[in-house]
Amino acid sequence: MPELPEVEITRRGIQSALVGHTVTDVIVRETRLRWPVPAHLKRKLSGSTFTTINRRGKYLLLATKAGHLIIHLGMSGSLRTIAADTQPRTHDHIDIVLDTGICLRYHDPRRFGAVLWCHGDPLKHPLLVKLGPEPIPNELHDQIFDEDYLYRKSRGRRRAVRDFIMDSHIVVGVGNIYANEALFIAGIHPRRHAGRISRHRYRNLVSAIRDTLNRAIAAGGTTLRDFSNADGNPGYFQQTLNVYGREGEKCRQCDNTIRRVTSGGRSIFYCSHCQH
DNA sequence: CATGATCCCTGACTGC
DNA sequence: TGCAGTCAGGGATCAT
Repeated sequence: MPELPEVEITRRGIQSALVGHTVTDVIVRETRLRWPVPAHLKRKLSGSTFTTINRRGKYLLLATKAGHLIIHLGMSGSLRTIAADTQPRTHDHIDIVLDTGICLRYHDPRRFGAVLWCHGDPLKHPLLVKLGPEPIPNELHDQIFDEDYLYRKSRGRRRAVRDFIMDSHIVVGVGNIYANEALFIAGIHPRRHAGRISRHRYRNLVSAIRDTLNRAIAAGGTTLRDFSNADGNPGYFQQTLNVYGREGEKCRQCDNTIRRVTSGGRSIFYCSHCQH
């Protein structure tokens, strides 16, 4: 399930196949994604040349002079660059064919993702304009994400800190896997009220979030069910997960057993000895 | 405004 | 082997 590391790996993986190349065809086999795929996508994109491939949160922004293609992978989406004449498989919903004979192929079994077209500044798009700061350096956005920011934003909030750091208006890109992992590293109980955490502990949390995301990127991402990179290969970060998906297993730092509870329909994994 | 519930969808898994 | 039921999960949107 793509979180920021998986999206960043995808961005890096598709970049060289796209930049400087021109779209010769757009094939849409399924329009029913999170929002309908724009009917005019082929008309808008054909003949355009990709200039830059950026990321804002979990949104990929594929720039052309005519406008931006905004892609979100939802939770089962993936992009790969392959020969355009490769037989499409089930759930291969969209092909963006390039003058090189390579196509960018969008695959998404659960169809929670989105492929949109944006005319103006994509950062002003309704889906992107209210997003919080980037936890790791990003070309498009340099609002500071540090302990002072989290401390300030959290005062008076009674939300569980797990939900707080998963809120894209607070900080982008931290999904359930990495939220749980970062809270373990920081030694913070996932259900602690965000407003009852000290500045000092937010300092630890900020570095835990950064460290977790960076290590996941270095490992090629986390593949639990269906993530694969632009070449169709899985990531390996799941092998180093401390708590996520480890209910009933032994904590890697003490003799305790990892617990799982549910909150807001989403699992929380933690060690009650290491996290408070 | 802050927060929690709901909904979209399918593959994987469980139990019979 | 097959079938029905359950669950996960990003995140916008709705309800409170």
